[in-house]
Amino acid sequence: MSAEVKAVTTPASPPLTERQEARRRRILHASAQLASRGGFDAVQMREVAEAAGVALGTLYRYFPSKVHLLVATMQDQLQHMHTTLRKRPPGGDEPAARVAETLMRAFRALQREPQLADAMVRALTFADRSVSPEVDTVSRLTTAIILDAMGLEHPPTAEQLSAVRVIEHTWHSALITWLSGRASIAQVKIDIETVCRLIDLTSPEKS
Amino acid sequence: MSAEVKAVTTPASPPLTERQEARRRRILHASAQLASRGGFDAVQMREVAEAAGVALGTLYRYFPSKVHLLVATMQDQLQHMHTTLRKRPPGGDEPAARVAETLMRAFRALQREPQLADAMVRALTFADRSVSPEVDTVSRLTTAIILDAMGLEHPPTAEQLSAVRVIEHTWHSALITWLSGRASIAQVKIDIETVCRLIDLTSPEKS
DNA sequence: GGATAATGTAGAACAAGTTTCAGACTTGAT
DNA sequence: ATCAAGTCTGAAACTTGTTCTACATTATCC
Repeated sequence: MSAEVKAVTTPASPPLTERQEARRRRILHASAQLASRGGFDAVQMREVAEAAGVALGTLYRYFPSKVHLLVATMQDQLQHMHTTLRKRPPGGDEPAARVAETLMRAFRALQREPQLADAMVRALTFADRSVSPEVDTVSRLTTAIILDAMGLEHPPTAEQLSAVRVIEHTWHSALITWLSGRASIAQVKIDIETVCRLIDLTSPEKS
Repeated sequence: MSAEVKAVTTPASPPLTERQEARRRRILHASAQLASRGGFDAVQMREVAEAAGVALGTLYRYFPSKVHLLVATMQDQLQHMHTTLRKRPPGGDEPAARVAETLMRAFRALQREPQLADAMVRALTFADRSVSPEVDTVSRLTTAIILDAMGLEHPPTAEQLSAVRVIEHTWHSALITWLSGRASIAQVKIDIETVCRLIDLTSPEKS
């Protein structure tokens, strides 16, 4: 089992009371719910507020914009996925195979809720600087998932981290092309497998 | 010089009259102008219409949404860039080096107009299915640029096309992380160089 | 337990993308 | 030259993200 993986969660601002935690949860739930139906456009702030039983102003106090809300929703979902994936680690022999398997597994999970995936990914790539911290958290979570799948003995080298970054890039972008109907699932699979070859290329074991 | 590269331009719907062509041009110019100032948010449809000397309804007849407009603006700019890049082809020995050089050159061009780049790229990744054809055109243009830089003797193999797809993914995504301030230029450079290694990996010459 | 600051509510108001519509202007065919 | 079809204009209306305001509720600290 790999070394690090500290709490990749939130940086814990002022601690929330129980009712506040509950509100936050209701909001995220409503957001995911609406997104699952109609994707990005269906997540309308007034509707989220109503479905969560919260005033519009309150919603904006918790999440300062629609994009913030959806990125937080993504954090939430990724957290789930991370723990789920950990339960059944990938079986391949090579790191590259394991990463590809893990990503395709994640991909199939998203396939089951394509509208939700659409909402989250669109928000993620549309996010501007004001959402950087939150997007960064998502990015760190994704990195953690990939590093986990690699199952390294030692901490990753700089080269390997570069490869992981590129894999993340490919993962996001491939997801987008699939979501907007410009690439088939088969195509995505090929792209993922292609980019995962970089892992072998940067593996120090071969020295 | 590589083989294909047909007109990667527009699929030429009903031909436009001269005045219409002029209007279209004025609109695209206004769009780029406004984008250069304030990025995505500064491209406001009413302002574009006014700056182009055209009624709002007309603007919407030419470009059915803000995203369509900005993606078309990107097509336009990419076209320029393609011809510019062709004038001074990259000098490296290996295809990977040439592609990396070309992309970094393109990158530096975008750096000079970061706001414009922001507007175009945000539109591109935010585009939903209704913009697929236009986004596809942009994608084909990018592919053409990369294949050009590779300077292949023979038509690319399926493997090479996969590599090019992954490079494109990385290029887009890296651009986004840079634009949203989450990655430095040095970081982007490393990512580009890393992904370009895939080219050597898929080169058939080594057989 | 009461003062007070923070948080939440309802609802109006504002901003920018998009739609609509009646009327004026172009264009192309006859 | 004229008529019909298609285009353009100007202005208003509509939608949805976001902000603001006045008031009610809750939390915190003494």
